[in-house]
Amino acid sequence: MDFNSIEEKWQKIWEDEKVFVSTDFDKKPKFMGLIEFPYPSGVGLHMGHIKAYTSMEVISRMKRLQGYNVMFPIGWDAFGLPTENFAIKNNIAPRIATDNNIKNMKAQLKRVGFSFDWSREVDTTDDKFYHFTQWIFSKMYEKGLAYRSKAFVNYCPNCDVILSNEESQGGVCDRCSCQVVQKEKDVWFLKIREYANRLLLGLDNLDYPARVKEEQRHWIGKSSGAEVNFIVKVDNKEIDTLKIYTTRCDTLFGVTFMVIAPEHPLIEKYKDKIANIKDVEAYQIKTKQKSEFDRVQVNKDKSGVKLEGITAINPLNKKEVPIFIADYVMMGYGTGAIMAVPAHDNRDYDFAKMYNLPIVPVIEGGDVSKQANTDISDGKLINSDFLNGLSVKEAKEKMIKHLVELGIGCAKDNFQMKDWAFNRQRYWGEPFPIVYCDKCGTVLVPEKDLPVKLPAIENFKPSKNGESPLAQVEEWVNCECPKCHGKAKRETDTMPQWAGSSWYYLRYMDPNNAKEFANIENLKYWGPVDWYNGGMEHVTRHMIYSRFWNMFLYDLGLVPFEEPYKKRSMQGLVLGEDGNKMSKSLGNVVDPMDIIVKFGADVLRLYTLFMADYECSTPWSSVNINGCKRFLDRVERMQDFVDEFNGVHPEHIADLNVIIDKVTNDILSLKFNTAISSLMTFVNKIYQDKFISREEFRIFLTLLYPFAPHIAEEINEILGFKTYICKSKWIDKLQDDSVKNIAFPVQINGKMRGTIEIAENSEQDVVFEKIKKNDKFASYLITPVKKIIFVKNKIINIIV
RNA sequence: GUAGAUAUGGCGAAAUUGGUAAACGCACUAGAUUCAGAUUCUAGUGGGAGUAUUCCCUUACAGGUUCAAGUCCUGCUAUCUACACCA
Repeated sequence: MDFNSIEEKWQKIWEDEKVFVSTDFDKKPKFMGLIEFPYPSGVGLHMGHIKAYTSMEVISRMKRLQGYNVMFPIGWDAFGLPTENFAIKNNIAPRIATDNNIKNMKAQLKRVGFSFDWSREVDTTDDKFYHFTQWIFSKMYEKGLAYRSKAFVNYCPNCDVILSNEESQGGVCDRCSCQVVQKEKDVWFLKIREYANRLLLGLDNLDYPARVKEEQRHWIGKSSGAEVNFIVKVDNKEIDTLKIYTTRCDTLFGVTFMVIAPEHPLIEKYKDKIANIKDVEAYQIKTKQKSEFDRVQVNKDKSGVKLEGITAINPLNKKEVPIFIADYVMMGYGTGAIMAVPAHDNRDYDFAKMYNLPIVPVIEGGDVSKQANTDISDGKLINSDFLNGLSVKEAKEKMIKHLVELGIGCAKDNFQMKDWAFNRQRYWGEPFPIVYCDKCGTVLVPEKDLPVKLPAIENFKPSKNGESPLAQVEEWVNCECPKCHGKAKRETDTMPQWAGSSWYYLRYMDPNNAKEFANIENLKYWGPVDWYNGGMEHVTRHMIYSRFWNMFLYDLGLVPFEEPYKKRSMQGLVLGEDGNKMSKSLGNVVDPMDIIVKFGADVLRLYTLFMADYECSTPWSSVNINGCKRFLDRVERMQDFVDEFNGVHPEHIADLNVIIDKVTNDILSLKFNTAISSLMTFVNKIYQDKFISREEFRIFLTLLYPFAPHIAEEINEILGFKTYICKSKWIDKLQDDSVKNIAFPVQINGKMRGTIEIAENSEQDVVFEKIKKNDKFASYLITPVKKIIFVKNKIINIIV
């Protein structure tokens, strides 16, 4: 069979008949299946796309036949650095490069035969789309959730450009390999931290795999503890306080020194009072030169400088302790200051040993002369005044109460998650709807002037001095202030790649709306997304960002559901044939388009699902794929066995029921491999029997259709059926009144001794009588029977 | 370092969740078809013993619970993934 012409033929029929176009407000139950929309790269589709999309493809095809109004949308996540770099390298405008790539990948996706609803296609770089990305940002700005502030960023002094964490891995610049330093810069932040607790709690009611929830929880990183104000003593006068954060306020009596981050404002404040300010400043400079990467290395040696002239006083026991600065304390977490309890913390312990500071155990157990006792989730308090003898839990509660009474502290939750740095010094991204006016300050571009269009420019290389290329486009930068109509300048940074993808699924629900990002009625009908399949790599950033945007829009009453995705699943990787990740440098990349040329789209789809459990990472095999090719050939030749029988042969009812059951259930639990293997078993059976009726064949083809739709439709037509499978109904289980015999396993003393043929649902007595009469088992039953374990339809175990 | 996951034939993998381990596919062997090869069809295929009905062993390794363990528990080894000075 010529798969090329067949696949082309049916792809055209499906498109002409608009089989995959979903209608708003249809009375049928809705199902929205979402896949992570692709980045249109010059390389085109890779195996990962095929695997990621084929699952939702199979589910969508089945759900349509099951009577659902299925939306399976597709679009392009097209802003971002790779396109910009490609454009710079090949000297082609990013707009044109993007359009070319989209055109190419669209043709490829269609060639695989994916049942996407192309009428809802979105493109994040289309101004009709980013109009509303900007609009949502405006709302965040209005609600105080977007703010601009100074922050330290990775900066390459050689290239004169700001780098993202991804671009500065290992503390080295991606392009020139020189040492990255920290530079203070104006940064736009989104206050995602304000949503941290809701993002955490929301997880409880979502149908995400456990490891996804685990990773998101870890990313949010909630910890419960307390803030405590220590007294700061300068020039022997108690004139200030230092706020610290601790999860272990029960250990307050074990504090022997304090550590603050090198950037802590206390230093600047008492600059003149610090005797060794030169050493301190030298240390600060050293810290700045370290990249974030270096600074968070666990096993590096502890270092720090003692502040001479400033000390802290423990508000509980009034003991005076020294203050250090050290880069193991981060300004960005907690209060940027900690109380050090060296007896029970490894970092503090190392530090105390190095600077010869006292170590006071406050929880019993361990030997602090040798190492820190960190096994302190339980235990009794010691050396701790009014806490002595209490358990850790009791001590924490009592201490917090005490702190509140004295007015020197309170309970406080902290989150690992940082606010979202939201600007990039790049061309190929959404411009901010922000202008700066000398008179009015930061001004939002009014709604009527949106979108702020990204201008076409000549030179889109990042500029020296770390500014976006847009800064060079004077006629765009200089504008009128919307407030005072005086001279103003536009924000020249653009939004990061994660912006458009934070709300694209909402746009699918109403893709052509020019007035608003989506109509609330459409959102009520389609939302939330019923099932979202994607990669593990997007579980933290993309998924959390979009949950955050969705919650924000929900709070404004613009989206009728708080959580965007009801259910999440993930595909395993398709590895190279050598078992490594597919990569250009290893030369182990398999191009799906080559497979289609050789085997056709049906075989490609079938094999990617058959090769292993969907969630496992498995190597590609150019040999094993032949099995799927052979299977489809055998299906085709099964036509030779078609007889004149009208209806379903009674002897095939049970076999058909097995595949109906298997395929229907396995698809919904992502067990495509076993669904396909059951279809193979059925075909093998027909080859044994050498007969099959047309009706049986059609049932089989309907079940095959989600996996290999082209060949299923073709054979269906050849068999003379007038209705396309794509317009047919899914198959329900057949009525089966026959009494079945089963091979019933028999164990003697827990050892398998064979099987016995019995009627299904036979009771213990009947089975045992039959076993006694059977020669094979009789010899084992000479000794008296002690006990019989019988599980209906499962097993019998006779103990003698 | 911390957390999580995984470990089954020559290979990719199944196992109704404690009930016939290795379904299905690949590879391989034999036979048929063919001038021949490819394709296709049929049979076989975890290891060991035996002419054979059959018996013994086998799910990384060592123990345990149970009538029954790939599945549960304890220990141990290896691999993978994510996070990482989290105060």
